[in-house]
Amino acid sequence: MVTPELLSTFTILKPLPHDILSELAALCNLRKFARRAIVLNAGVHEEAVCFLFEGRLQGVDFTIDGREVGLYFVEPGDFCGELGLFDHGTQPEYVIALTAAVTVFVPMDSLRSIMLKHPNIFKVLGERLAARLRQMTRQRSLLGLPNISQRVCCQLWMLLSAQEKNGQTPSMISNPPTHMEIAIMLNLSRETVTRVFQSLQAKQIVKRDGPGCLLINDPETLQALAEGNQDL
Amino acid sequence: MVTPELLSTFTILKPLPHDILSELAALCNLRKFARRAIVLNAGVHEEAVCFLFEGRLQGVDFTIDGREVGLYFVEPGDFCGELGLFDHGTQPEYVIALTAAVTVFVPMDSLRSIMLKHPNIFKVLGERLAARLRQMTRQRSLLGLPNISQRVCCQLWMLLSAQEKNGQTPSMISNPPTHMEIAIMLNLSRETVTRVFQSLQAKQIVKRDGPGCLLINDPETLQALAEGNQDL
DNA sequence: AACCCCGGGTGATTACAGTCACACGGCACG
DNA sequence: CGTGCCGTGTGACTGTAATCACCCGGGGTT
Repeated sequence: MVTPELLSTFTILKPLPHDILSELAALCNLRKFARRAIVLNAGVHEEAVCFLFEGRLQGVDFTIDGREVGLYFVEPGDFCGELGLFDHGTQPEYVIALTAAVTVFVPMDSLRSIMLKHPNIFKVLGERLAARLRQMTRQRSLLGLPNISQRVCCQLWMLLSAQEKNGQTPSMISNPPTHMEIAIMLNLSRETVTRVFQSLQAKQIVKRDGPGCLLINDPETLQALAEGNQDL
Repeated sequence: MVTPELLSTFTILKPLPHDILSELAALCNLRKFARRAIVLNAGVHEEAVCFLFEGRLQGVDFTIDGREVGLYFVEPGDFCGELGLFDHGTQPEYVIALTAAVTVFVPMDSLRSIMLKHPNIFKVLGERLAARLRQMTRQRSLLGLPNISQRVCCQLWMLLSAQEKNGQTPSMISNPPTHMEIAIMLNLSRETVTRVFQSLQAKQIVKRDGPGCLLINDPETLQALAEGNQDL
């Protein structure tokens, strides 16, 4: 069902020798999820790391009173649920499918023993963890912004930078998050996000190009707004 | 100046053989900081990991508009600034001294090569990173709480749990953070935190016992407040 | 076609936390 | 001993984002 070739499409697994990948592939699980389905459960010992092949996932948490909190996105080629590799703990947050998604579940104990035998894999996983921490720190400082439009613009700016890094055409965000998804990442209500977007569109700073694409007409102004050098 | 014995008081370094510790100690730096001094700078390649011997540190970030954001505390025996060990990146956040502090600076490259040679050290450092991520996730979900008193009570509850885990007498928090320090961790203003504390004291739930000690008279009610089962 | 759900758009109202201004006691310091 | 700073306590005012209620259009599904 899962071939070693499939596994080697993931950059982190690529450096592994073919025979190891074959062994691993035999233990893996191809799983598909519908939109809104729960991919990983919080608070349980997930026994597998989830590699994303197609679609988009989001890490979310819930406050005690049931409010949704958005943490991060998972794009194809990336993976999630790897924290237990390091400390044998439970999955700290939920991961849900934002779109229909195809994933490969790799057993955590197999992956752990591989990582202990292959220092370079261990190293890459450590770098990933570090990157996650950096991203959370940046996101946390976003939440400190008292000005709401600045918060939204900052988030847009970060999304834009992320896409540019992936070599996409700049000045647009493909498959942008919905207003609701942005809202829960920024501790805002959906309506507030909509209103900020209305202002941005009225000023020709951004423009919707059908669903699945947000054009950034005026990146300079967006950056100025994000950095607080200008007010909406 | 720094002895191997001093280094071995830190649980993470303890398992290292004595000769390695001696070598390492020769390269280390004992550094003292005054209250409010900057221990680690954000955005730069810090060339050392900071081990805390005495005092208390706090990881803080700043929003674009200069607002302070509280991230975590560092207690004696603990360390900070270790992220660069994994990804050679810059220090993501500032670390400042909340009280006068005594620290040992261990050169990052030495520590890195030790960690690569000693898988158990690598493992412990990985666990630390994972713990940091878990803590940040929990803190993030705190920020999602719309009810302000609940947010403060939750934070108090977490501080209490942390102390209990260290084997302290329960039902009290020694050296509690100032209102201001709590405020920046929870995205609140100092006055708001003060007002919540006033309510808690009026209801005999907590009680100040001089500076440096906060008695928790009624942990059950505090927990109920933290979980939203009761309103202030 | 009918239906429905979802994502987006909008106004009115209101609670509520931020802000500002000030007061007070303790403690460190010269 | 005064001085000044820091942590805390408190009132008045106000801006502003959440909430509620509703509308609209498009893309699935039946």
